[in-house]
Amino acid sequence: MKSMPDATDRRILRQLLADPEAPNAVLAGRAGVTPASLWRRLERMRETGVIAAIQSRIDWRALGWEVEVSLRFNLDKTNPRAFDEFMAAARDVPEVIEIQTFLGSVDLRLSVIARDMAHWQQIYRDRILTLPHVSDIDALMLVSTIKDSTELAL
Amino acid sequence: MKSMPDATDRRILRQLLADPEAPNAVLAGRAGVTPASLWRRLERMRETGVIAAIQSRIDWRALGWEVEVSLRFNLDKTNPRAFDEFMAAARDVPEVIEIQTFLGSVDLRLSVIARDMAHWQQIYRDRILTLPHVSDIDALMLVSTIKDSTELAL
DNA sequence: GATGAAAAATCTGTGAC
DNA sequence: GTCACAGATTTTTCATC
Repeated sequence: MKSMPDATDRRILRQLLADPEAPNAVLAGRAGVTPASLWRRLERMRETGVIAAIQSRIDWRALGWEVEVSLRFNLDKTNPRAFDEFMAAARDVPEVIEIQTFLGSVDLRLSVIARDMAHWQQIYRDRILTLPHVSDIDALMLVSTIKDSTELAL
Repeated sequence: MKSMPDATDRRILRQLLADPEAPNAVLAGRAGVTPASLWRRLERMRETGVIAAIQSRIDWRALGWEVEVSLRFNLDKTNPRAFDEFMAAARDVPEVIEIQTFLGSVDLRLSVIARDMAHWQQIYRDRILTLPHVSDIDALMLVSTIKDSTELAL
């Protein structure tokens, strides 16, 4: 393992998560390091992959995608290629915004967005039910998402 | 409804999602607007909530949190305060990094991270099984997450 | 109301110590 | 790790459509 983040790195990450848009100089002050030092540490964490990406989180509802559905799949375990073929097909559906794979009573979870219920029905019929090697599906309509635990004891 | 994003806004969003770290001047060029115009549109989309946040995505595994578990809950429907009390308790657990609520065969989903299996077991016993008003739990261990659909017809 | 050009304020990233 | 600085970037201003 290459250079786990130290206590200072974790302090920096905590500040970064708490206020991602703050300029480096402000973050440096809050984390108790100088801006140049902060910059080099951020750079190292980007290189080592600790900071995987900087991204904008879009509110699909504000953009007119009113429906988000969480779909849980089980696949046909008798076909060794089922998994790869399913993944390839699922990634081809533009409305699928997330794919997770699991160990447990469910194999995969997809997050799918749609403009409205009619659109959802169309996606479901034409793009979801046609995915290969599916043995079982369960759909949940997303009501709300709360993600805040950044207080995590980093 | 206040000012849905127009075609230009959507072009900007597409560029922003495709390359979140590009300077505004570059994004402006790609989206076919001037930097000043781009800036005003981004500002407006932040104000109206279309751009909900800019955030750093942290690789918990690179940080030494090796285990991520997706927990699905059903709550006791006979108690009208069950939902609020559950949410309040769940939010208090620092290792819970996401909470989603659903309409369907499952009421809630929590994402929980842990340093290793021993740590997971401890969290599960002390913080998860003690959550109030739970009628049913199912746990899935996350193997991988793929999120890329940004090609979405914005 | 929204735009573009350009100035002003601010920030980032680097080199020297 | 710190300090100082050049260059790049963001944000405001102002005239214009």
